[in-house]
Amino acid sequence: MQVPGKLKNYSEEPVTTLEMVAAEAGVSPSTVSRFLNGTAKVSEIKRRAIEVAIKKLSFVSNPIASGLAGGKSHSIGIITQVFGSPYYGQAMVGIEEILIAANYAPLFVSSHWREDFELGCINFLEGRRVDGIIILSACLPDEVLLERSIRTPMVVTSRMLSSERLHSFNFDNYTGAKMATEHLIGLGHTRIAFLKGISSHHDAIERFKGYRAALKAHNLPFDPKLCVQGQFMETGGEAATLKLLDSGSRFTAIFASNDQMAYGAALALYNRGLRVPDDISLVGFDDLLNSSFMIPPLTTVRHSIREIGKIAAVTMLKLIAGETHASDNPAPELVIRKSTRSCPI
Amino acid sequence: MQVPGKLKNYSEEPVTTLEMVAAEAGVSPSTVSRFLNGTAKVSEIKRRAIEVAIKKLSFVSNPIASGLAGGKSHSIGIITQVFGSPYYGQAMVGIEEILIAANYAPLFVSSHWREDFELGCINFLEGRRVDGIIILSACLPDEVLLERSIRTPMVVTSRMLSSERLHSFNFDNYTGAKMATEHLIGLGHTRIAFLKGISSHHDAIERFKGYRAALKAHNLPFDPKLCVQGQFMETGGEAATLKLLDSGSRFTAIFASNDQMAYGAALALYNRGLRVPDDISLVGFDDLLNSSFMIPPLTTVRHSIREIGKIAAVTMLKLIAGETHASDNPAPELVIRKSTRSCPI
DNA sequence: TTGAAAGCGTTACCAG
DNA sequence: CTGGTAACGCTTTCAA
Repeated sequence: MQVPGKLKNYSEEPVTTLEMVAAEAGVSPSTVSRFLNGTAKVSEIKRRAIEVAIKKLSFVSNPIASGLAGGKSHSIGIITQVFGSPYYGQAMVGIEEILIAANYAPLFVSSHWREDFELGCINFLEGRRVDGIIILSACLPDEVLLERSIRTPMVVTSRMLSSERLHSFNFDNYTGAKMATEHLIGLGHTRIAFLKGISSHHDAIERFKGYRAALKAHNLPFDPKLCVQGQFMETGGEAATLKLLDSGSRFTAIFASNDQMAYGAALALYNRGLRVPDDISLVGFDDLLNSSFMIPPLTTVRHSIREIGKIAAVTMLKLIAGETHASDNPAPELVIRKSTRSCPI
Repeated sequence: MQVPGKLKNYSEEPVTTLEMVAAEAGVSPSTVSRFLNGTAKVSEIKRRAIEVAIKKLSFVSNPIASGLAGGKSHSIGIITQVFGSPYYGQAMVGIEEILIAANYAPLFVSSHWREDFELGCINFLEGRRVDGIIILSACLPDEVLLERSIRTPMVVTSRMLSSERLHSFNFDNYTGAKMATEHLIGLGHTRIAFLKGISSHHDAIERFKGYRAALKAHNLPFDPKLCVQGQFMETGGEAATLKLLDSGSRFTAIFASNDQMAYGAALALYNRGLRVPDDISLVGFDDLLNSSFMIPPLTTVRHSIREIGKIAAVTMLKLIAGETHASDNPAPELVIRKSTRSCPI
């Protein structure tokens, strides 16, 4: 196969253009375009001819060209915190599902919980002329988000701000955490340790509030020594638990404010010869895919992060379309498995 | 803020174009373009002027437009099997890292281990005019891959085919599996169950071969009843282990050919009151992030899937650049943790 | 080395 | 409803 120098694509096969379809169908390019986008009514006759031509030439519209001409790329950027994450990974599944179905290309990038990276991601995506940006658990301050959304519409999770060009929503972290804590209280636990998430994180703050509210509602004292920072990561949860154990404080249960920290806690407990749930009850938050395979299976709060992803994508599509229907936040649900039992003492 | 009808972008702020930069710098657009792409030498004087103009106007080249004009999108598509996966997720991390640094946009899509979806993904990406496609553990038959790569260059993992337009590579599954099995044999185990992965999967086949080779090398009999299908998933591993347990076959160790199945096996064992490693030793494959947090921490074969992702991306970039340097396959390594011990009987 | 001009494949505006 | 004609912002001959 010889490759003529002129060809941009390696393959010889000429790419069918809209113009060729128009010629084949005996109409103008404008009409084909209108038919493709439903921009205006096209007579039955021509519509037929166009359809036939498209099929015959197996034409596929070039999004690059239409992006240039139409001023939009039909792609939307998604800023996630980490790619490997079991948490954000699920959100991505939901987002992809919706976007692909709507024929939008998802542009996933990650910002590693760093404000500067997040800004870099926004710049990268804007450079790519995405039609909108979805940010999962944004780090950037509200003002920056609001300001940037003027250029490119945004959907942000784990926040509660909103404007003409920025929608945000969240599930109820507070209630979820309260439910988890109350489950433990209901089992007779009174000294419940709490593993905190990233302190600047909206979700982390709400979960902490829910924990304290449950304590208060049941007239249980709040002991700051029982609350340790775990950074929402497995290693953090492990270190926090070790710290707790070494502090000498008494407790019969641990509420890790996300499942990943619960995994770490379980390992720390295991390494110290403590059994879950016999010695210590353990509750997580998120219900990651792995949690039902933890040993013992983890009691946790489910809120379908995948659903969150779908809602975010749908909201983005609506925002682009100019609709402003606010979306409902999914409700959290307690999933009781084997990591909790009645207080042994 | 009033929005004039003409504006494509919501924001008022005019987007700087290459033409404006040219005007500002007092040179022609062609020169600016050449400077930007290094297509031709530009005199020191003009180069300076252009740099200043770019800075002043904070110009960012429009990839959509250059894509149209240049015939390439500066984006590359990545087909992964599942988004939420702890395995492919790591590969994505590696790919993103390389691509973003090279200023290429990664277009991640997932095909759920289905040939038809994989074909759909390729079509979607081709429609987007990506400059190349990376497929992680492709499902499609070799011929199809080879044929499609004529249009768009490809890098495929878990395969061993190659052509002018298609590079593929893999780590050594066979050796990794052999190492894992021999570790068990070294501990005195003679009846080692094997959890098989997706049977059509190249990696799965190689791992199975490695297992059998180790057995043979140590004069141990191969018992087909000890080999059960687990589909590379947690649930599959659980079901397979249950089946094994119910079959009445005797075994003192399980080699799950990926970590996810090992998680399922651990759960099945736990639910049947069997302890790891006291009653049954367990070995996995992949060394997922979670494996060091499994209880007990899982002995497994590490091969850095993230590294695989980086290699795939680098290879793709080279392929596009016209270079043909084949990349090295990373070597597998046995990570011994707490899920294995000497044979109790 | 540089500029002018002709696209790249669509969409959008404007008459008809 | 439809066709013609400009863009869209950049790259790439082709001359100079």
